[in-house]
Amino acid sequence: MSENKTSKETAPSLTGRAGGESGCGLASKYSPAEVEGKWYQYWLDNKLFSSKPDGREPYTVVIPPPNVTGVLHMGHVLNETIQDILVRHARMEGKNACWVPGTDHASIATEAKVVNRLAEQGIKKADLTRDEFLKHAWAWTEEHGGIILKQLRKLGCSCDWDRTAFTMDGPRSESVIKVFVDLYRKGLIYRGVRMVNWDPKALTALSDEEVVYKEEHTKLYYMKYYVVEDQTAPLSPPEGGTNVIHKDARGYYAVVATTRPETIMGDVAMCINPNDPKNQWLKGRKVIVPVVGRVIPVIEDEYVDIEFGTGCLKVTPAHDVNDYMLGEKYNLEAIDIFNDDATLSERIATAQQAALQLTDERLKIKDVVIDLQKYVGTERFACRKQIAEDMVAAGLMEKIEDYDNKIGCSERTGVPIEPKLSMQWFLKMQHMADIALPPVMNDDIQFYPTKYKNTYRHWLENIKDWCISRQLWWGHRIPAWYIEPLSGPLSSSPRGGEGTRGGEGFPWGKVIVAENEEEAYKLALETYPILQTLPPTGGAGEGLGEGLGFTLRQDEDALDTWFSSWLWPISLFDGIRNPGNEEISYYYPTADLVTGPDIIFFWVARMIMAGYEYEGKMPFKHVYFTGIVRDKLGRKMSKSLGNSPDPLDLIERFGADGVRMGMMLSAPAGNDILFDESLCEQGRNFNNKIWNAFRLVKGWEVADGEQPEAAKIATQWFAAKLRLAAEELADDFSKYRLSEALMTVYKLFWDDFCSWYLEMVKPAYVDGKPQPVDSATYEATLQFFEILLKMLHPFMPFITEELWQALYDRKPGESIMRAELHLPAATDADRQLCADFETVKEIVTAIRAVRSQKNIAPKEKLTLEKTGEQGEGLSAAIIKMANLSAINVVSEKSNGSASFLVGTTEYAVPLGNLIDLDAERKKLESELEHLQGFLTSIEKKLSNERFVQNAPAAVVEMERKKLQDTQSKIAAIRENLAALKA
RNA sequence: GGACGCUUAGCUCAGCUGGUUCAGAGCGUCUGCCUUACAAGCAGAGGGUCGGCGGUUCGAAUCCGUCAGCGUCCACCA
Repeated sequence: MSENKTSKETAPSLTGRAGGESGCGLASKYSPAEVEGKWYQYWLDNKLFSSKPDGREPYTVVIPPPNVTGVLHMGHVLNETIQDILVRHARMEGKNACWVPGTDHASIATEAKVVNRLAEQGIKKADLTRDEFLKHAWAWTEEHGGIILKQLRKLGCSCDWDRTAFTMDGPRSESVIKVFVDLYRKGLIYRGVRMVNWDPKALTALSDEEVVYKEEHTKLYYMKYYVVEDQTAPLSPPEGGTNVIHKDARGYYAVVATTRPETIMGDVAMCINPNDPKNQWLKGRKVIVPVVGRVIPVIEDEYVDIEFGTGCLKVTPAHDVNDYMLGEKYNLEAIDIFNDDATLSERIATAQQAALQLTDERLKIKDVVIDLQKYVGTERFACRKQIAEDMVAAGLMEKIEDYDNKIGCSERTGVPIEPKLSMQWFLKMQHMADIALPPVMNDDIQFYPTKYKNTYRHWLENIKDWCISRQLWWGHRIPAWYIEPLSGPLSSSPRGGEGTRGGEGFPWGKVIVAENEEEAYKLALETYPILQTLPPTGGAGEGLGEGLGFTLRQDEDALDTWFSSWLWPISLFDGIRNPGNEEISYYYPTADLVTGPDIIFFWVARMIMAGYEYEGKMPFKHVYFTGIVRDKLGRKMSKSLGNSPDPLDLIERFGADGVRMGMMLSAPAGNDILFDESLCEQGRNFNNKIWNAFRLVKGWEVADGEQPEAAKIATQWFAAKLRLAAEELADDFSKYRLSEALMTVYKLFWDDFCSWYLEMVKPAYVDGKPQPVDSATYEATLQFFEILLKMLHPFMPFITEELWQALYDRKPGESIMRAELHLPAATDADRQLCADFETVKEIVTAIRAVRSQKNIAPKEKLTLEKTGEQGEGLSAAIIKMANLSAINVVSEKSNGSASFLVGTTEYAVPLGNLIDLDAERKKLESELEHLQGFLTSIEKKLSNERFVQNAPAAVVEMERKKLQDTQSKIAAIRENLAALKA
């Protein structure tokens, strides 16, 4: 805040005084920095953003909660500006606008940041208890949390800050837990061992949506799998035929192509397509996994692509989704070769030992075994390199080719994900898809742009269950408890599933899902009455379970962040914990959701699911998908490219209003934004234009007096123009075409108001002194200005408030924010007047063009001659704007004049000897040529019987009129030419 | 490999269900202006065979087919 100490009672005064310039003592340049902080504080002080349920129509927007530790970037600027425009617009329509702000705990991203920060301090997460770690995480959150919300204020966002929420605050957390329990009891949440996407860096499972595929140049390794020769029936592959047989000094072998040679340690079968002519000879055989030495069967399945590689597929059920399916189908063992961090596990060595014990001397002849112990503990990619080298050295590699591959990577940490078998919690999605698809397809919920309906439908029609558990601490801990004997945990593996060990008949390891531990104990006793027969322990320090003879151990996992986000529109109004309360009944469903298409699955779809599941209604009526903000070369903005400007820096240089406008100038819904600083410059320039128009008007001296004819025309015309523009604006808003809406007001203000209206009403100077303006004109101008400011306000809240406050005397606490904008509907007379005025503009422009061409100073008065019809009512405007001394209606125009046609009327500006006859003739000749061509095309059209017959009468009539007009224009030009030649 | 979208002026984009002189806007460019609101400005001007080809139609930037280029999303090809 600057020098002005603001209070609730009084509005701050106009900034920018004492410029020492002309006008009303205001500086000729607008300085946003002084203005913006002042008004934002005023809005806060007067609680102008706050909303409470009342009798008005609600207009609700919930912010897509940014990461709690995030900082403002250009994507936010786009997104939040759009929301603020919509909210401010709705507020000025008289709706009860409520924009709820908040932040997201972003479990995986935030946890990663905390882990990194701890690492810098030399602390390992593994050395901390859960509680200790959470303390650090909360400290971090409190330190960085909300920075981004502060930054939104700089942008002018009109959020109801009293409602600020956090996905991990009390009400939101309780809602999440309640929903989990509810869905579990409905049978929609289950726990099981599945192949999941494992992030070996974050050490957690991820949902399918959190995996992004990256194109990478890799290698395709062709490895030799020697065929086991049975002593009783030595291998003798058929000669010739279509089989492709490999043999070297060691014997016959099959070739398997893979991008991941290290996974051979988990190979349990080789698979061929039974219809593959190349590999018929392998049917029923066994082969030896190179390096490992394990003997594995050759199985047959049509899943295998005959065309790919050699048609031989190694099957590693523990490390590939498809192999997992094959494993299930053929009942194969899954050997997990990795530790959680994707280093090679001790298991590879033990498995090798076990395998080798089962094999016989024949293997030693093949001489393919390398002791796997050497790979234990190596990182997966190092291991890949090493094993490939070792295989080449041992003659086990047929060849290595370059290969382009798509690799699934963690969206957050960027590391390649590892498919991994793991015990996780899942939400059944079919039911959710069933309730979420129809409302979008039938437009109860509307998407802008509509093309995302396809994307949405495709995802829902191919929905898979949602893995909702994460092996993280930062988040909502899963409210599930495992029943254990008091003596201690029954299983050493936390992911090992429900145990079977323990006392007979006791439900050891069974899971209890409840909202809290106390409930869980109660439920455990109810569900398993046998627990009541346990001898009481009289134990000490067992907490809630004290004396019960068993204990409950809570699941270690946290929930996916999106499992809280999907409740956001409901949980913000406490609709989960307190269904049907006043707030949820009033504010829900929300009106508009503004977000990026990249989270259509993560968030939008799931909010729709939760909305119908818990409120029985859509969570929002419209979804506005923004594009991605790119630089002007079309590249994504990124830290590494350094092409991402700091929004706060931009705001400092161009003002928040300028930045908002710069953003919106190029932001049609759904299209990517090619952002360029020069757009903010344009925004700033526009601010300055508005500022200077204000200086002009406020600088006028007002006196009683007759309203000049030109001013009278101007006020009538501009009043009509405003009504038309308001309709256009409403139409743009209704279609969410905000860039167009902004452009509409931009042109209205700059072109129509400044360049035409103000120039027409501007008082003349006499003897170097400005004349006063008549009060009728002055009042009209102030009113117009106020309407324009209101139209501009959603886009540029600060400057409009500044000027609105200064335009008239305002009461304390008043604000343009709450000023409603209602204009009467435009009439046909308005339309006619505006059309007539377009003719005035054309005439004036033509005269100015003559000046420009002939180098006649604007000050020098000219006369205009008009042939034919009578003068129209708008002459005074033309005289003023073109600086004419008079418009003379003549039957014959003067010699030596520059002529032009507007419509079918001919005008001429007498120039005396300034006229260049030759040039004038040339101009006319070329115009004549053009018109004649045009005429021919019309004549052709009209002489086409089929056109006259088939085209609608109105179209034919239009053509006839065009024909007539063109003919009369041609006649006029011919006359002119003849006169010139004479 | 599927699906969808895009291609119009130097740049970014409007052009809805085919028909008002429909080829537009903003920015940029060029020319002339420090004209007493604004040079962050004023006045004027130039600029496109609407990606290529074919079709439907009296009539196509607009509808259909096809090709090319670009983009996005989805998909288990090792």
